[in-house]
Formats: sequence, structure tokens, C-alpha cells
Amino acid sequence: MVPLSLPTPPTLLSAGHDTLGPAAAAAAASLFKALGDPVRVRLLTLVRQASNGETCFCDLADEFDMPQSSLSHHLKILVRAGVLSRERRGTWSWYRVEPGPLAAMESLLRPGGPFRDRSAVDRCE
Amino acid sequence: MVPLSLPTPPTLLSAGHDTLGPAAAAAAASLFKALGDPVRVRLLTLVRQASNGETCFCDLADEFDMPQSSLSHHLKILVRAGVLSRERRGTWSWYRVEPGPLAAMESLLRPGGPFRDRSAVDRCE
DNA sequence: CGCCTCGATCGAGTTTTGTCAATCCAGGGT
DNA sequence: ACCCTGGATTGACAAAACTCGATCGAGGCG
Repeated sequence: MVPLSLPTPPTLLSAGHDTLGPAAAAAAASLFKALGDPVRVRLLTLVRQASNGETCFCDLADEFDMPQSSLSHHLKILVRAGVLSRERRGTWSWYRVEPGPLAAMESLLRPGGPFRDRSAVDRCE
Repeated sequence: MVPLSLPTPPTLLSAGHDTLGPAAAAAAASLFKALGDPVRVRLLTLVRQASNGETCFCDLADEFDMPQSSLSHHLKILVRAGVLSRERRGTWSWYRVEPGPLAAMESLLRPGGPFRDRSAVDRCE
């Protein structure tokens, strides 16, 4: 598959070290996928803005013009991915941001290089 | 919708300033969605690792056990999202990483706060 | 010109998502 | 015990995404 002659032989990748294996890539992808929806991006930012670090479902619902079940569904996806955590307190549900997975994604994106902080990625499912 | 009495009245969000609007959220989500697949995450890391900053399609193909058309499809998605750029040179296609969109995502994830660098997000489709 | 290779594109089939209405469950108040 | 409210869960449907074979187009080289 490698073009074996000229005019400009493509450069080999700097051989297989330090590359994300398929497993780690899948873990990272599932994190990114969780943020691959406009509603969920807004949810993340709204929860993060909360003064006490947590936000009630009902407050979030005020921000969206969509049925309550849809919102609950999106929140569930974020919780399952590990981006948010849910705590039921009394009648209400409170959500807060989990810093770990966000940091993992951030380190993946940082130009510096792949995964100085790979552990954070592996940890997240 | 807001619980208007006790026991613990939920806190209002620190009123609508500095929140990602629906439009900006959609732009951000489309970036995250582009990385929401294991193959594409690996593609990003492989291209970034390239010594000259660019990687030939054929070198990438060596890393994946899948039909050429699938790989081409994933690369197209990354290019369309703005994460990679493609340049045809002679017979071969060369890919390189576009730093802008990655930086935009990174700033979204940074705990510091929403979008000190929002311009980078808006710019990307 | 004709052939060959690289790789992009099309088309069909299957699986994953997103959306909403309806139902269900848990507390809390009376 | 009853009802009422917040919200999670279910099911059905539509829309989008992934996968892969097949086709097509552009260079390069004889």
C-alpha cells in the first residue's frame, strides 16, 4: 500500500509508539460523542456556570424549549459518559460537572502531544 | 417550573450572561461530533504525529484494517468539520491538522470558564 | 493513447441517534 | 391513605451515521 517509489515517497509515520490504541481511542471517542449535540453542549456550560457547582433539573428545563423527557434523555447521556453526575436530593435532581473526563478530552486536544495524561482517558470507560 | 417553596429552593442560574447561545452550541457540537468515532480520534493523533506535520492517505490506510472507502469517508468528515485539511499533491492526498478548531474545543473544555476564546468556535461553520 | 494506481464518491443495507407522548416511580403534603 | 409534583423510563417513529462494495476520475508512466 505504501507507494514504493517516486516521485516523493511518503514519509513513514514515526513508528507505532505513543499512538492511541484502538481501545483508548474508543474511550476518547465516547467522551467526544457525548458532547456531539448542541443541547448537551449547552447543558455542560449551564451546569458549569452554576454558582454552587450544581444545578437542578428544573432550572435547566427553563433554558430549553423541549419536552422534559428529551432533556432528561440528554442528561442521562452526559451522566453515562461521565461528564456529569446526578444526585437525587428530595424531590429534585441535581447535576454537577465531573472534571476528570473533561480534562482527559482537553489533554487529547492539546497540541503538545498525544496524551501526556492518558490515564484520565483510560479511566473513563 | 421553578419549585417556588421549600425545603431548599433551587438556585437560579447566574442569569443569562456568558452562556453559549444555541448557534454557538451547534457549532461546538459539530466539532465534538467529528471526533465522536474511534477511527477519527486515531486519525487525528496519527496525522498530528507525522514528522512533517502532514500525512499521506496511504500511510494512514496501513494503520487501519478497513476498506479504503471507509477511511476516506472518515477523513472527509474530519475535513468537513475543519479539524483536518486535505491537499492533493500528485497522485497522493496529504492531510494536516488545523489547529484552530482544536483550540476552540480545548477552550470549551477548560474549567476556567466558558469561552474566553469563543471567536474560534464561531469561526468554524 | 492505453493502462495502472491512488483515492474520492455513489448506493444500499444496517445500526445508532434524536424526538416526543405516555407511563411510571418517588417523595412530600394534607 | 390520598393526591400532586418533579423527573426518569419506555416505546414508536424519523433522521442521521457507519460500513462496505462498486464505480469513477485524475495523474503518472509505458
